[in-house]
Amino acid sequence: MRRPCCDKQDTNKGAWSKQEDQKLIDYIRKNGEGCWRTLPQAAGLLRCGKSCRLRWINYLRPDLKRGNFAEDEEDLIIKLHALLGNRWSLIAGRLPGRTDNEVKNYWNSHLRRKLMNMGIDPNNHRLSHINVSRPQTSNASADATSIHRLGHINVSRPQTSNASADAKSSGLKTQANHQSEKSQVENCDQVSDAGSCLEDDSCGLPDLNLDLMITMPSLNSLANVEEKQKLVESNTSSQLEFTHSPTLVLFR
DNA sequence: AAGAATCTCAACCGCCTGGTA
DNA sequence: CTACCAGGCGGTTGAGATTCT
Repeated sequence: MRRPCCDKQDTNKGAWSKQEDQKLIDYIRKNGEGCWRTLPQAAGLLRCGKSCRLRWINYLRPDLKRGNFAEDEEDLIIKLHALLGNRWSLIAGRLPGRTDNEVKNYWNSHLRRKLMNMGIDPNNHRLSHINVSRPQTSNASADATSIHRLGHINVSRPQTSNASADAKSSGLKTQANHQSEKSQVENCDQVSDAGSCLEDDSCGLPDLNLDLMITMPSLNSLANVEEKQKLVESNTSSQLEFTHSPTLVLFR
């Protein structure tokens, strides 16, 4: 039997007061992070240790950026989500000053809808069958320009992350998976430089150290791409296209 | 102006992992 | 090997804010 992380009868819940925030800040400034279980008592807080940790990480940490997400941050989240799935901590790790909670919330409240408006299934980043041909609202057209900046992405996604949403419930998710995926992202330094594969303006993220794994399209799909590109060029407007597999291809 | 509907996001919950006794 | 602890993660909730009717 697991003990609860704290005695819930003696802890406050809900929104943090300014006094509580200040106590937590003062304590961590003096003693540093860590030992969250004993921190509340030591800091004079009637809070669960987990609650303190979350409050610090998601809100009080001095290096947090906060505020609206920039367009390049949005793009990066979308790219990383295509690569990693709902691995918010990994995604947030590539966004300096952003937390997993913040990224997750932003995804759920903005980016998911944005992709859906563009006819893209936010779960697998493929064109959905509904809404494919006509993003109608003015938002959608603005969205279309922003997805332009995504460039031509061919994301090689780790196999486990395909079922990332299910992995947890099915008990398949392991720390090893996390680690291997993390290292996969990190190892992309050697595999390829995503920036070099993407369009110019999406490369303007000097501090983000974006090193996604981008694979080149197969010859088959490349031939397909060229065909389609001709088709698109003859048709003027921009068009998104997805090849089979989690591959996003963008034409202008 | 007011109530309803929708959106946002801080916070909580339960589960998992690695470390350790 | 087992049990426990601490820390971390992703999913979900719900209060407050905002927009719509």
